[in-house]
Amino acid sequence: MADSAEHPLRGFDRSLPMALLRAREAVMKNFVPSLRENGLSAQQWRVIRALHENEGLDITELADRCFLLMPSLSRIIQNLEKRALVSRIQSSIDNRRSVISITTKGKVLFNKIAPKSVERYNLITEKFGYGKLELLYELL
Amino acid sequence: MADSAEHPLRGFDRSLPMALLRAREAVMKNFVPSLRENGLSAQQWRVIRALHENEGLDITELADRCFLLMPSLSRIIQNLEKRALVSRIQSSIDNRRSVISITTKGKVLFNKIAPKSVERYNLITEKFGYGKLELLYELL
DNA sequence: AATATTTCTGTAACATGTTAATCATTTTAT
DNA sequence: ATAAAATGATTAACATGTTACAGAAATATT
Repeated sequence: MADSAEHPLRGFDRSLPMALLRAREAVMKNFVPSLRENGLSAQQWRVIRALHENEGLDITELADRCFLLMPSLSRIIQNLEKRALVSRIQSSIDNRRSVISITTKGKVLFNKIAPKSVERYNLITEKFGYGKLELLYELL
Repeated sequence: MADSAEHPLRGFDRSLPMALLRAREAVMKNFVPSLRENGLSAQQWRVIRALHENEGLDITELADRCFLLMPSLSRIIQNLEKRALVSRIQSSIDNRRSVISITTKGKVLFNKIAPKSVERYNLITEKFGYGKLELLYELL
């Protein structure tokens, strides 16, 4: 059972990475379109959301919370900054550090999107089954 | 318990999409480096693998099995073609269709990578627990 | 204090994800 | 048979993933 011969490369459909990819795909399909209507990608939304929860984060912190790599985040922030959804301030204590905050315009957008997002999320939770969801979290 | 007020936007860490993303990340970390050593990305490997299992697939079929979107796959095939790992033949029945096959060089590379891949996969399966794995597949 | 090391951030270069548009080739409808 | 609709594949354009590298500023070493 532990020998390789039994699984000579498990079929795609049953491979763990594939399963996770598909699962994520399926979940995302519920969110992306409505975000898109508001001109945001899923990643941009994560950033907005993180900044709404916690104003004034440096970029490293933000990358951590949003699970984004620095280069991606760097570009995302530049994008959001151009659209005046977030603003950056050079830290006076540490000149390397940039502190990012959400702007009023950003908050307005957040408040426009958040309710629908919650609603959809609850729908999924319900459909998926709350128990299974908790189970999944535990597994991961 | 089912009302939105209880989950005013569930923290990042406990959001389903995030959990799946992290899970996939964690799993991938075990495969990507060894693939990279052989000059392949995870996606390119999927294509090679699919073609090894089943020679002669048209691009739509291939996209389906590898869970890749057509534009991505189109570029990937061009890349692999340049490296002579796969070859394409115009279908004589339907001139729109291209049939892709793995080359001898591609098979050699596959055979070089596959054993290690199986090994790693079994390690993960073991670590994760076979039962949990099966459970996960069912959930998804 | 001067140097070496680490830390925070950014850029470069390439591959992929994603939606929309395009083009050629069937297939269907009339 | 011809026009209209559907299909297979590609390209365009932009955002993101990913590794490697570079620069500036802080920290640690000596």
